[in-house]
Amino acid sequence: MAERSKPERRRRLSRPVVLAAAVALVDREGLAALTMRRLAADLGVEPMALYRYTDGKEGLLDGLVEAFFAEVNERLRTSVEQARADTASAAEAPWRTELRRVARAFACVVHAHPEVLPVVAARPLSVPVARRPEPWLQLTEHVFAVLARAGFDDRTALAIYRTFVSWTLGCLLVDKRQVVDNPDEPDPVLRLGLHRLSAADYPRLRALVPHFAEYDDERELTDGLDKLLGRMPEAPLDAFYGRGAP
Amino acid sequence: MAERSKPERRRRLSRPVVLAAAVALVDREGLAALTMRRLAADLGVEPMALYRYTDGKEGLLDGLVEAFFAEVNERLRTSVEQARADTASAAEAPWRTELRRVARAFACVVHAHPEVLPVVAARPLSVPVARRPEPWLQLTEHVFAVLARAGFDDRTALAIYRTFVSWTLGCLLVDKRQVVDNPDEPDPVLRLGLHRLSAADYPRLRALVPHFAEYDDERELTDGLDKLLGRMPEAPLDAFYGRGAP
DNA sequence: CGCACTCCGCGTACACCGTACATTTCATTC
DNA sequence: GAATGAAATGTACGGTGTACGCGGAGTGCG
Repeated sequence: MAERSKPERRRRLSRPVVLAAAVALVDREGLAALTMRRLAADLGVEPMALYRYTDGKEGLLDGLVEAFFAEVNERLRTSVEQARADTASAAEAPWRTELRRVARAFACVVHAHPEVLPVVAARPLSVPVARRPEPWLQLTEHVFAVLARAGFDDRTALAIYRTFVSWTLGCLLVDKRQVVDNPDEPDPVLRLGLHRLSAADYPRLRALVPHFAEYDDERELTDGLDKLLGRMPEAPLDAFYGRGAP
Repeated sequence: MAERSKPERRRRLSRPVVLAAAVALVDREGLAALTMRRLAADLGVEPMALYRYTDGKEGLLDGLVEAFFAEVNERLRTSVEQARADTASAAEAPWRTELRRVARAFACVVHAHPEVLPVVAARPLSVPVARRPEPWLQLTEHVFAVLARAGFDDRTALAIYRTFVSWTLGCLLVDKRQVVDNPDEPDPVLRLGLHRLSAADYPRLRALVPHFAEYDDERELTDGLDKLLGRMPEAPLDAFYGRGAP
């Protein structure tokens, strides 16, 4: 009788459907709104139904990461990068263009789903490599394959990979930091909450906060990558890694 | 009568005491164990007592960040950096040595409290600059002061700051990622969980995972910083920032 | 010395969360 | 059409964050 509520997406769940709904929910209402019960309601289903596809809440978070990297891979597969005068010179090493493509795809997906960034950044801190979601494994494998094809030995490839991930992740994390305090406020001072910052204690901060968001994030991302990786020759380079690694 | 339980830290709470207990708890049992009730129990107190000092669970997380950066500042204040042949040449610009000091102090505290790293990395995504904990504001103000003293104009200082934070944060986030699957397992293959990785689909990954943890993180951190900031002259440099920023 | 006032910690209560388990419903196949 | 197995349900329990009202200890004043 009381069957017509409203979301009423009819029968047959599946893991992709559940994950897509989860991502949509997080996009729409933030990470805190992601609840077994809430997600189930969105799918027109009882909470326990989800457990067949997600292995609990923890597993659902891993599912978010999975969906995220699946989207990165997808974008990578379908994107035809338009030639850019400033980035892709004719004679550039292919591994470097490819790394840039990956970084851009990653950034793109982050901009599409900024609310899942904290999960993407933090989850690997607690789930070991071998248990990472398949799309993550695929992407990583892909990067290593590209580097191997470019002739880098294992240690150098690893160093490049780490540098690449560190920078990309760090950039996006900083890019997405909150600067505005009260978005609806017309007065810029109040909007940024500068009245909370004593002019005596934080003069520089007060002066600079208004400009925190003024920059070209994509440019910063790729420029930094070039600085970090640009001077590396194609052949193994001893100077690149430290004394480390037995 | 039933008063002698065991934690029994007697009377008079205070914000620092609560925060210290929170950090200790997180260090000892992980972020998931940080619960109002659990923390209260550790302090020998009823849960609601905490609300006078922390403004709820959310505020408690901000408190973690506060304690974290307080420790960074403390370490920065008391640390006498031993001279290092490889890093601090006699004629180096003071702002660069100082930035390195900050990065090292930050890394140090992360190593001391790895479990709070996710919070430190993710919290700024949801709390606006003006509401960040005081120690964070102080540290940031300090960095900007150093850069201003070095003669950088606002835009350049901002660019350096962002680059600095991105790299430092990214490096540590990558450094602390989990690679081992089952620490108690003697067989390396099982310990790393490589049996989960199909040799057909992930050949490179299988070969490289065992070396994921073999590197000198501090070296990587400072070397990368030098690469990112090293080529920057003391005077404002147009090539450094993109077209951005009106 | 007594009194009032303030602050601090306590206890109750409630809504909501994740999820174990047993049950019912449904789609499919004989 | 009956049987069978997977899929979704319903119930129930322990744990979580926290609003609210209370009591009691500490401090300042008269």
